[in-house]
Amino acid sequence: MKTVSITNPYFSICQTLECGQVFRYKKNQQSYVVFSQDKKCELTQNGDTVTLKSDDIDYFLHYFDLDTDYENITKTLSQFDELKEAIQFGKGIRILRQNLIETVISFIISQNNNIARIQKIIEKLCSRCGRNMGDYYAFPTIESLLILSEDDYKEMGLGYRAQYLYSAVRAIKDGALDSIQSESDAKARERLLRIKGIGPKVADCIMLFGLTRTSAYPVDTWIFKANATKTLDTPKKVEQYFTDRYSQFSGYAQQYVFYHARSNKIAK
DNA sequence: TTCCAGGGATATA
DNA sequence: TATATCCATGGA
Repeated sequence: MKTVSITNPYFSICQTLECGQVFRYKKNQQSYVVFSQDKKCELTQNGDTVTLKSDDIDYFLHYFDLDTDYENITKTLSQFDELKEAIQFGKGIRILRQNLIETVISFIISQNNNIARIQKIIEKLCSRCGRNMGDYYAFPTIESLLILSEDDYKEMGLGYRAQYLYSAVRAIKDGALDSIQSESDAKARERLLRIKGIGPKVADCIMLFGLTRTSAYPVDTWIFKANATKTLDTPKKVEQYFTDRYSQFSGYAQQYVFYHARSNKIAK
């Protein structure tokens, strides 16, 4: 077990883990624990200093995107007046570099679902066929998921998403994601959309959180409500307008807006 | 009890 | 291409 401390004003554990991009973490009294694949990391925060404790520190330094300059990102995006308040509110958010398969499976489960229930379903999935790591379970591998039937997924509460996950697991086994990281943004998105159960919004979440394609601007119900106008009256129009506006910074902008919109609503 | 959730597939025109 | 409808479940 190794420990590393990072001092960075653009790193809030709470904001980064609770902004909706990741579902597998636990909040304790003084710390958070986050799980990724078969690894875990315990984090504590004191002012601008975050301390990470893990058996695989290097993995989590990459996971928390610590090589990226968020001062530059927030400065660039603050030129857009409509983002200033959201950036001020969530400037400690970092876009996690999550495992691709874990992201694909998690966001297929997320469709038309609420975050509390998504977390429970993923937890069931891990305890059902993830490797026992002692005090937690690893995220299941594709091989271990191949054992499950569509009814097994339904028993875990997936509802009508059971068939999507069942077929997606098999598509992945058959190579649906092979070498996708080497594809262009457009081509990668197109390949994701070919998988049954992945539509525009889930594809964009996978692009952003699983492939670190920051040109993606996922439009879910929260983002749509926050952005819709008389002319931007469909999710597709909202996405086109803001990806054009924010370009390679779209994904960051989207997270600030999502976290801000959702926090305000829940607090109320 | 009702509304809604980090939507997508399918049928229809 | 665009719109309408259906889909399971449980959190709030």
